[in-house]
Amino acid sequence: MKFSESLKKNKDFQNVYKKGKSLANNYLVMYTLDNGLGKNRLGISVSKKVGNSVVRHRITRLIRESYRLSEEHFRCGIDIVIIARTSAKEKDYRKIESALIHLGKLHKIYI
RNA sequence: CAAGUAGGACAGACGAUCGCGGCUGCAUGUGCCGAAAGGCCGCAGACGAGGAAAGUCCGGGCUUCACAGGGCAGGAUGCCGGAUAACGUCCGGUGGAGGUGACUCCAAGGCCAGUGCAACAGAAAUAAACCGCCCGGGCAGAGACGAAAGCAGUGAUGUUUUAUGGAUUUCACUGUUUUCGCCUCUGUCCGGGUAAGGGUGGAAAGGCAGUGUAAGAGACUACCGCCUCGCUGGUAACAGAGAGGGCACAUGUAAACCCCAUCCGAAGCAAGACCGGAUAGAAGCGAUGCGGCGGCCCGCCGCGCUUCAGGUUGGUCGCUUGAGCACAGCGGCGACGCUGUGCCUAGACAGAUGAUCGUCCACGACAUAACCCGGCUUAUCGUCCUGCUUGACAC
RNA sequence: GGCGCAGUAGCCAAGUGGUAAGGCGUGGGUCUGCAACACCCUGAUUCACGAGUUCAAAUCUCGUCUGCGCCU
Repeated sequence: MKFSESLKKNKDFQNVYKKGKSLANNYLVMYTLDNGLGKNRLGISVSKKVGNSVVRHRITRLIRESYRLSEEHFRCGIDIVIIARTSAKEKDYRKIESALIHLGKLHKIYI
């Protein structure tokens, strides 16, 4: 991804959970927090309750792909954590993409 | 053709665009960082999850702990032979069970080494006379027979009386009562014999038939089962025929303790090795002590250990060339082994396979490597191939 | 990734192979003018699920599912 990195450390995740804002829709939950860096950091979390390894990997890939393809629409300098809910199981790319853009607009970071 | 049975192969395909992972190359990529080695970014190229990658149920390699020690304890396996690095796996046999058959299934050593347990029911549960059957005796009752006595009737006779009537003597017969003896039956009690039968139970003292007997019983006999002995075949499990014991210590349970045989040191890549960096010490306990080896003892090695507070959460290796894969030949019934030739086929470290479009079809199941292999078990949409069995039809 | 533990009524749970204890709660009754308290009665046929051993399994053995803990 051109303008973004992935969020890796557990400490960073906990920081976003404690200090960031959260909004949700049917399929996803999104936390956001300004990080003061010049680029975005994206973290994706899929619980074991959602499904087995195949299901969790597929949801992760769909979220990452839809973020990648609409990356230039997002504002810079934000830590974003996206959590998949159980209802996101077995959904196709279109629905995940529209859910992500919907949440971006709610957070007023999608331009 | 249908039904079945055993084994094997595949796991949507092709194209276009964008994207991800490590690898290789870039003498000319006028890019960035660095003293350099090199790294980042960029470009190009080929490669990039499974038959179960799963569950973590076994086995092995590898690493550390005394380069691995001894004993006890503990654990695992359990018909026989073989394969293998090893196995609880596989192959070939034996025995048993199921199926018309192809074929499938079986934790399949030992309760005559010892100990434990067996609820309820039942007379009795690992050892038995409760009922029953039979024999002997006592008591009671009933019946038949015999003897004696009494009573009644009939007949004959004697006495008395006028009288054939009445009374009475003796004898015979009939009926009846009592007593005694003996036999049979019934009931009860006592002593003994007997395991053939008994609504129980998972299991009741080898089974079944006959002889036999007071009644019965392996008491005896035939067949079957069991045990012992040797013989023949087989490496063996075992099979076959035979002789003897005459059934005794003989129920079931060892996925009850246990016995026998064989095997097992422990922990696990978050193992472990190396490099670099950061920090702050304080208190307590010890050489008949503490730690390293784990449950215990011995032995060996080392000299510190525990608690609180503080610091780090980096990098490299281990990491993929391996009991590897493909093909051919040879040996073996087979599992498998040997030889030759060729090939290199993911290696991440928050963790890579996705998205969109088009075409086609059977319309796509279960499911994502994380040190690596050999198995087992479990999940699974379907497609194809081969061997064999049974049935129907045709020639 | 590796190692280990557990699953019994709505909840907490005991349970040596032989009829599955107990407490809380629920429901019904007694008491009360009505309640509370107290007292009495009350339920497992799927012992997480599926096979096996056994005469007999919550218990023993094997497999599956679910939940939890520990190790950098």
